[in-house]
Amino acid sequence: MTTARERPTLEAVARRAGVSRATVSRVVNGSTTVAEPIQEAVRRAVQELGYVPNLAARSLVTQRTDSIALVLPETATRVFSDDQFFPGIIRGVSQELEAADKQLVLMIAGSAASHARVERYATGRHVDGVMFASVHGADPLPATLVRSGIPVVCSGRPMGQVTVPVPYVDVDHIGGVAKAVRHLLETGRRRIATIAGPQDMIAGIDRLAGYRDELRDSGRRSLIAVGDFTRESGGLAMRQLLDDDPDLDAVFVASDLMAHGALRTLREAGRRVPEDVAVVGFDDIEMARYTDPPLTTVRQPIQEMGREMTRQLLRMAAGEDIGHAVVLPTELVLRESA
Amino acid sequence: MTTARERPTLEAVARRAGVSRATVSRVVNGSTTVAEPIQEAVRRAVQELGYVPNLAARSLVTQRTDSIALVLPETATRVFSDDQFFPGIIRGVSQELEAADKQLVLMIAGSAASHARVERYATGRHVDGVMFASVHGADPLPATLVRSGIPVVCSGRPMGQVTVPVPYVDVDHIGGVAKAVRHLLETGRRRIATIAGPQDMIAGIDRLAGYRDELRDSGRRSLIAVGDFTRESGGLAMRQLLDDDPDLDAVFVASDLMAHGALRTLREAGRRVPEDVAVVGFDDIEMARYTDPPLTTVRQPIQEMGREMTRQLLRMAAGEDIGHAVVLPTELVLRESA
DNA sequence: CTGAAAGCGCTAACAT
DNA sequence: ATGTTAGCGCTTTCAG
Repeated sequence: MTTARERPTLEAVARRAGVSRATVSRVVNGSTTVAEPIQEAVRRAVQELGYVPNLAARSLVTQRTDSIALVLPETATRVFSDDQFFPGIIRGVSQELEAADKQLVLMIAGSAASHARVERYATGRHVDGVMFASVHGADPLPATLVRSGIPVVCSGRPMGQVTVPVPYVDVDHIGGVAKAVRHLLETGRRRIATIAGPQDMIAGIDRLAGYRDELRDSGRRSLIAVGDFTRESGGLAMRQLLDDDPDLDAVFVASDLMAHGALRTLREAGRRVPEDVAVVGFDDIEMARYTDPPLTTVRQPIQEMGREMTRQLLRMAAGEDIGHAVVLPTELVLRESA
Repeated sequence: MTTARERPTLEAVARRAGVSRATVSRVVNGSTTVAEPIQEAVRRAVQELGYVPNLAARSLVTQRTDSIALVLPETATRVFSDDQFFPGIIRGVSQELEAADKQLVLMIAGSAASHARVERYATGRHVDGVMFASVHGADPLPATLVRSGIPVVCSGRPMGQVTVPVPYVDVDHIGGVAKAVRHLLETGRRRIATIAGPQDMIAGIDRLAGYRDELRDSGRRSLIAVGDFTRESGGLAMRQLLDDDPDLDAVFVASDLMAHGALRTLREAGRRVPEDVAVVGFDDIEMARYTDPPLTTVRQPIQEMGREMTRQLLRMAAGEDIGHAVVLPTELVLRESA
């Protein structure tokens, strides 16, 4: 049933059209230097035979595949969690790749084995370049690929020692936090706490650093609890902060999901938001508009990050030398919670 | 910076190890017919040179790529909606592919352009086979690929005229609905309505057919409203059913998400569940356990569908002739709502 | 057990 | 404007 009947080759088409392989190749690849009647004949032969170019053969000589990998270094479960980070990146990447007529191949690589397989796949030149959507801790894969000469761009500044510089695109976490904390100060808050994210991710680290910097500059003490970006951890961290200092009147939370948990804890503790305690989140996820009260938060251009990352990669794949880091601006979105 | 220094070829390794290309190839591919000391020498040369096989060259001769595509014929937004269908399929597929040491490549193909690109990619033999996670309406792509001789399996019975049979794996929608409706009848319900899914998807069609069959067999009239599998449409459809027949005492809803919407409408209409109206859903999504009351629903083995689909595909890719359809059993999960 | 040689199907100089 | 030719890097008979 599925016994693929012999696939016709260029040779077959050439014979049928009464021309040479080279001419068929030219027509198939849209060269204009072929006489119209011959083009016509070739196209008919292609049609009749149902010819489709063998991409492996083409890649072998062109050294290109016209496809690009986007690696999601997470388990399927996390990729499909309600955080809209991955879809945002994918949309951005797709847009740019579509425009460049390249094929996007997604690779989920949550396990060590899949990590290894991705490495083989990429170093084997199955793709012209690799992008990483979020990088975990000090994942060595991006650097490994760079070293093997494959164009690589990460979304999110990679951590770990820089044996070889890995190009990346990130958002301005620190600037965003600065705006958030400054807003709290300017609206009269005196005792500003933070719920930080996990300290093995750059987003967690940078957002905490931004908070620390800003408070130090304004001569205030910091008050910190650490969560893991989940709603539950946000609630627990808020509880802890209230215990540590019942007089706090504001909290900057490093993710909207955690902020959601914190809002609930505050309500249970009888604090009014924003009257007693102001709350600012980070991410501007859809849900931030529907919390009670709606969440003031820092917006980051996720989709734009995907696009920018792709533009960089395409430039590299085209042999251009590119700068090694791009940082996109973040903005404070004011809503009722602060 | 990214100027890939010349990649070493088999030839280079062979020279360095003082053997022939053929021998290096044997070692690299794990042939056992090579003397141990030579294997050792070759491996060292590979190591020193940082040799990685060129996959395009290999594919050209072996006619295999050892990678398989899973096409998600949806926009990124829909792929990442809160329905856990796609992650389930992906997990199942990944498990089987991992075991077979094949690379999974995901392709999101929501637009016409991406559809075309996937076709080129697959017919160009960039992958050894293609799986479809859900098929829309009468999407011609699966059949097109089958016709071009590439192994294809769909999850969900494809619709449309069968010019060429496309292998598929599906769950027993009709049997599941039958169990649900029979349960309602056996617990004394007399006037059983349904909220159907969209009639351009096989899941929508089959689940409605199952309801109709079962009611006909028991000599009762059917009462139907149609939704689109979203929560909102479920609420609206329930409203409509109550208007059509205020005396209804049970409703079979073709998806849990719609059932969630229906529960809300029922509450607003002052009906108690299950006392006044029994509700049964379909899908057994996570959320079904947390509705008020928890939802009796039909469970379908999504992940198993992914696994089975993959097994089929691998068998086909290995040249075996396989049966053309597999249907997996569904089961009724009793909770408080019915 | 190892090597020589013949391609896999295509593109890209180089001729004509 | 078209054809001829020489590989791209690898696997795989077939001899030895």
